[in-house]
Amino acid sequence: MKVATWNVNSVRKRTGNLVAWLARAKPDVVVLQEIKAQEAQFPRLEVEAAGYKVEIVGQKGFNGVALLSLHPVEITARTLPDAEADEPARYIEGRITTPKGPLTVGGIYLPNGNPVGTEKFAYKIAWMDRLNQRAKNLLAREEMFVLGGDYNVCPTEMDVFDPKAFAGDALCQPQSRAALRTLLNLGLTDAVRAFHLDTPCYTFWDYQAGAWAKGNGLRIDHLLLSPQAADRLTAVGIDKAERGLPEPSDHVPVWCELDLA
DNA sequence: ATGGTGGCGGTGCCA
Repeated sequence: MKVATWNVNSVRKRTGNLVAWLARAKPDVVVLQEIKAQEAQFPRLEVEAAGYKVEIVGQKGFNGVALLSLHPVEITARTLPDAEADEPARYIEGRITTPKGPLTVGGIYLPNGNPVGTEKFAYKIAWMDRLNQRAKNLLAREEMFVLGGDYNVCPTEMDVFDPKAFAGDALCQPQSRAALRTLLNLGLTDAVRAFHLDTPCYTFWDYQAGAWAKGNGLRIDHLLLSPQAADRLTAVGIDKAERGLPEPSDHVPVWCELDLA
C-alpha cells in the first residue's frame, strides 16, 4: 500500500503533471494540498480516468485539499475538531479497508503562519493544537493511520538550506517545532526520517531567487504514521524529479509503502 | 538591501 502526499499549488494548473505522476508512481492513496479550487472546478474526469476515486474539500482561490484512492474510501472528517463555520479547507480524512484492518489517511494543509508575531502565527499554533487532538483521538483506536501533508514546519535545522536566513520564519520557529514534536511525541513516526537520518530530504523549493537551481530547499511535507502503520513501513520516497519538469509545483510528492500482504 | 516567482482573478493577497 503506497500512500503519498503532494502540495500541487493549483490542481487546475497541475492537472497534466498530476495525471502523468499518478500513472508513473501508481500510489494507492494520495492526499493533495493547495488545490485552489472549489469542488466543481476539480478535474474529476481526468483523475477518475486514471482509476482514482476523488474526495474534495474545496475552497475558492486558496487552500483546498483532496484525497484520491484506488480503493473504496469512506470520508471520516472534512475539518479538524472545533471547526469554525467558515473554516478554511485544510483537512480531509478517509478510511480504507485493507487485509490487515482499516487504514485511516489524513490530508493536512497546515497554515504557513508568516509573519511571526501576528494573528496568522497564532492561528498556525492553534491549528496544530487541534491536529494534536485529532491525532490523540485516532491513536486511541490503536489502528493504522497516516497523517500526510504540507505541515509548513521544518522539524530541525537539517531540514533548511540556510537556517540562519530562516531563523525568523514561521516554518522554523521554536514554537512551531515544539508543536510538531508534541505531535511526534504522542508516538508517531516521521516516515522519511525513519529511513534517512542524516540527509536533508527537501520537499519544497521556492519559485523565487533560483532556489531549485541552487538546491535551496526545505523539508516541510511529511508523512506521520501511527505505531500500527509504522510497524508495516517498508519504504519511503521523495519524487524530486517532479520539480524539474515543465510548470512544476514548488512542492514534490512524498510517499511511503506499507506492507499489508 | 531589494526583489526575485507563481496562482488566483481581474486588485492585491497569499505563499
